[in-house]
Amino acid sequence: MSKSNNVYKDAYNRGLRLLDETKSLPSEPELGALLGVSRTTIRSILTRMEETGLIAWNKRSKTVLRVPRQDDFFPEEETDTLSQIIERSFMRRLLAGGAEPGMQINELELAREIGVGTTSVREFLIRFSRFGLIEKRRNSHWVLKGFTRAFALELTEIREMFELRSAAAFAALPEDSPVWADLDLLEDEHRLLAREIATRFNEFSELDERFHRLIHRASHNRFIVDFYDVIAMIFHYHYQWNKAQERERNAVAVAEHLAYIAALKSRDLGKVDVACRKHLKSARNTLLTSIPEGQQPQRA
Amino acid sequence: MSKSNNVYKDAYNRGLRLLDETKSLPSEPELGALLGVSRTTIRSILTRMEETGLIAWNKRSKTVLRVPRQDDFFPEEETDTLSQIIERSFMRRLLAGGAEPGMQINELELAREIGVGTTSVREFLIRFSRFGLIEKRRNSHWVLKGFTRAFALELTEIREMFELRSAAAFAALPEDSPVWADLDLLEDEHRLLAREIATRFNEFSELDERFHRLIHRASHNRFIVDFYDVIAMIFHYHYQWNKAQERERNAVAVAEHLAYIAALKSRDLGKVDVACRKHLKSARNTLLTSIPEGQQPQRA
DNA sequence: ATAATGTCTTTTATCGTGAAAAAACAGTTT
DNA sequence: AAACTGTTTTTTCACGATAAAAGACATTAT
Repeated sequence: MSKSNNVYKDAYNRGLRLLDETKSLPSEPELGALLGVSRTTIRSILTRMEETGLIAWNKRSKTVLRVPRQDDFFPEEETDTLSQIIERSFMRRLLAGGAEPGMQINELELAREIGVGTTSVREFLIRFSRFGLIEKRRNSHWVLKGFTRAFALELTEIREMFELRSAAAFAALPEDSPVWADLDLLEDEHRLLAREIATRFNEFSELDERFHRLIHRASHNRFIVDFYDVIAMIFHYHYQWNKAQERERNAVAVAEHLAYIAALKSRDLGKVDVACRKHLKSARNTLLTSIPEGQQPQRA
Repeated sequence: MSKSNNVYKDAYNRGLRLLDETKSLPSEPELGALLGVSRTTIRSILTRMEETGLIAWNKRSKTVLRVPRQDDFFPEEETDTLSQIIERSFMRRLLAGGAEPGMQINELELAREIGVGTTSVREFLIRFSRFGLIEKRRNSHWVLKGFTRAFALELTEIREMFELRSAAAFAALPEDSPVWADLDLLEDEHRLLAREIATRFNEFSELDERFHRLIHRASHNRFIVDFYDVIAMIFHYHYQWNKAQERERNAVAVAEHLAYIAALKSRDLGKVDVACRKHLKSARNTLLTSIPEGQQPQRA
């Protein structure tokens, strides 16, 4: 089993959804652009769609014969990337207790446990190392630094530095910059979510990420933009395990975002600074309260 | 050829230098700690030292029989890590012209050219990607972003942010912190170098790195500390290809460092800020002038 | 009893290999 | 001739295998 065909399966599933909407499919290159895969994969997809009687395919004509059923889809779990699978397993282990800082990480054991090759695990760990949670001992094992209070503080320190700067850059952007339209759209989505927060509160995390990424992008600095990956990753898992008062927390955050957006639109750097600081402070507190260990406030 | 024994060879070479100083070697675990390798490697080293008549080895007694000659050493190039080899090749290509931004990077071609497996190249590229010079297209090739003016500006922007903060943290460190002793030692080294700058100017880059790392460490923030790897990497190669006015530049930098050190010792945050800013500004200018393309000053 | 050495086991680093996916090339259709 | 389809080549991704290096265990010396 040298390489799974998850790219194909995932694109196939997404391709099925196109069948609902049209009577015939566009050209192969166009489909490729639409689904973000190569023509090779598109042709495999079309081949199968023909085999299962979903379409009639002859050169340029690709006529839809029937609407896809539930069992036409590949199972969700078969569409994941290997690195997603490894990341999930790894994070589960890391968060499911027993992961003390200082503990060593064994590539071989991880690979066996997840049922993948060691190369994939190695590559995952290398990629993952930039999040600052693990560290490599030269010619030897990885060491878990752990999701500690210190980690959260270091992370938020940088986040605040970067976001304050990005927000200031954002507010200074010229009137005709397209970001203002993006911001308006996000504002609308926030208002909508605020109105239905009681039921849709769990949709906040996705909106949160899009909003902050928009702001960070205004820095025009790849290191700042890339750093948001670290934050996004942490918050992604954080949202999954800390469900306490999720609704209230998110309601507050939405309100803070709206104030933050208003400040940005005012172009008043002072107001932006205040609104940004306020939101970041509560985000930090949320994160800090969700970290188990309640000891050591030692920081030089 | 599944794995080169460069760890052994490098440790062996370093081990030879110990023979100059003593009449008999310490215990195996002690040697391991000294050379930073496992006992397994130590034993291979001792075995060879015995074979080549350098020592007489019997259990605990390891008597030095003769002083090592030049041809006892393994050739330097055999002591490099694979990733060092790959990095050097890669950087040579990158800097030796013809590396336009947007150009795509081919793992297989790189691997063939360097004469290593693709896995090693892949791992190198993943590790290297955090420097912000290359970027991965999902399921496809890497793209060279290039060592451009924009890159240098983005890099220095973060550097300045981080170092100003670290320097302030440094100055605020308590009297009894061990860093003050480290700083004193570095100051001495700077004075010594300043006196002999005419001949030893090329020793500056190493001192520069140690000095800045000491300061960054005061931030107690892993992201700040780790970011210095990016700076160090860039400056490392920068020093190699831009030799114009190297002596003058380094003389100026040493003087700036001394002023910076004096400011830190004064604990006066205002002075620290001024000295730090001044030095970072000239470092930035040095870097910028060494970037080929003299066009596009467009930055939003 | 502690710390070394001798021996055996496990893990890491690296390669070659093969299937999935992308990309390039060649031939067709409108 | 521009854009498509058919076909072939190349590259990426992931695995298992193997030597180097680390680490663990057993034995011996001080």
